[in-house]
Amino acid sequence: MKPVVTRFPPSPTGFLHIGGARTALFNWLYARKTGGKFILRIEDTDEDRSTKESVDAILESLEWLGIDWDEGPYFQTQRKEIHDRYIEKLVKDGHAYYCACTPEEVNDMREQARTRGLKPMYNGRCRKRGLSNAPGTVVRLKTPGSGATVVQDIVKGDTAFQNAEIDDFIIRRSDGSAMYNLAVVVDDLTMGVNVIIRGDDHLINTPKQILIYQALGADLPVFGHVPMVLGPDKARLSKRHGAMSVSEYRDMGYLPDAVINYLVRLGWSHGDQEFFTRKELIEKFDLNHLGRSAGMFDIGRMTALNAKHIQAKPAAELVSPLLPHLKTLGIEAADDLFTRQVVETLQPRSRTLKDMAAAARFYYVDAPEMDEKAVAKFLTPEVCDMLNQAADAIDAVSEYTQPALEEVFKKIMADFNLGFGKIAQPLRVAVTGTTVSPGIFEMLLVLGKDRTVQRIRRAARLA
RNA sequence: GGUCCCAUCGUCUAGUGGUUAGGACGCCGGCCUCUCACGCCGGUAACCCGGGUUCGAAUCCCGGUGGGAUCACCA
Repeated sequence: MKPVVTRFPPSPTGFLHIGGARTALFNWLYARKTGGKFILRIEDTDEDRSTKESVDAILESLEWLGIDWDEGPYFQTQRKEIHDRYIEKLVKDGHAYYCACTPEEVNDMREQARTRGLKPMYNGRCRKRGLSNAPGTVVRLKTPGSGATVVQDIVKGDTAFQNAEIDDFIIRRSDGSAMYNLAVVVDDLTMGVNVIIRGDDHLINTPKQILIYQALGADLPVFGHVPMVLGPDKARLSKRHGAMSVSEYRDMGYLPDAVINYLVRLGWSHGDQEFFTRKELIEKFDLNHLGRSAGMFDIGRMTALNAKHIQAKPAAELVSPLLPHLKTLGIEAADDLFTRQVVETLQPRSRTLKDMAAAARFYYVDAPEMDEKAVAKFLTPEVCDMLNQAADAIDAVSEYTQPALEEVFKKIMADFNLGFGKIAQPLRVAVTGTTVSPGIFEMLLVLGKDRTVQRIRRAARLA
């Protein structure tokens, strides 16, 4: 058994988007699962649109997702000599030829075919002219013209394309650069890529690529064309659907593990299982359970998964990814015990790290901002004495622990003849400024005795 | 328009000839409870349509409809 070699070949014309991340993921997972190799190759032959910034952004997003590569990044533009060598071999072997037809002439051919109700194609005029390489000529592949080329696809099954539908397409431009189909095949071939998982928008290119493999006398890789990711309007996901770059989700407070989990699950299944750790994904991913139909990107589902991943992780692992979100709110927190405890109290009630940062705010500010409605409702004159007594009693405990606090509250409940809820809620508002927070004990304990007492006294003055 | 792909609850999906069509997100109830969550329990909701094949089709075949992709000296 030859080891599996997969690859991800983004064009650096923008950020890494959700759809691209998903195909990268499928290839990466399969390589990792089988102990094979995963190659990163930048397809930058469209020099007008390719930018260095895009390359950097893509690499950064892949790294953030935890998708690492064993080889590369290779750059297609740096492989011109290799492409040339193969193109020349194709010409020498009679599988390709030089063509001097101008774009205008080819357009005319297409137009004529169209008016006669035929498929617009290049008519193969230069095929037998025996032209040699001259400025302005392109190289075309000699295609069969009859019969069929079958794509054996592991997700779509066998798909036959009539060769009569495929004209002698260009493999090298007049400026000497290789066309996409030639470049991919040569790169994949020379890099030893033997499993290709990509979007099904490439399915139609595949017969052309197979023709090149065959002309080169090479073995075919395994193809798997996965369906596209759709936006909420069921149209292919694009910029106008709003956020779709991986880095935006990072900024919105999603965990890489959650993004990965969601993306893989969108188009692949393992029975009824929804939640996967990264390790499980590598263990369980396979090519047999890739779905054939397009899936809609549903941020709600990803958010739900994110909440589960936040809950499942040890608090310590959440601290450093949380820090930037706190900083956005103007909070300079440190990766310390305090923040770890803050995180622990917020884990079950945060769907994103952004939510968590917002909910954590009261822990860090000197005086929490008091919500007017909460103050009006709970910090009434009647609770003033109760608050003062609570502050004094808490201040007086020798050990600031949950049992000690429970004792304090018990006494207050008896002294003022109030239920627990009647004292907890005013205290919550006193300490956090709002009616929503983690459990009263865990929160007070994390906040610390001094700040707790100080905040209750301040609230008593407001009451 | 030609070619190709696809079609199970609103969404993601399980299902490969015999199931009360299962799970998850969402939504709606309830329980738990110091708030909000978490968690737990229950409910809502689907096999695109029409023909076949078969004792029996969500599952197989054909046709339709709908959606998507692609038709470059872009990738």
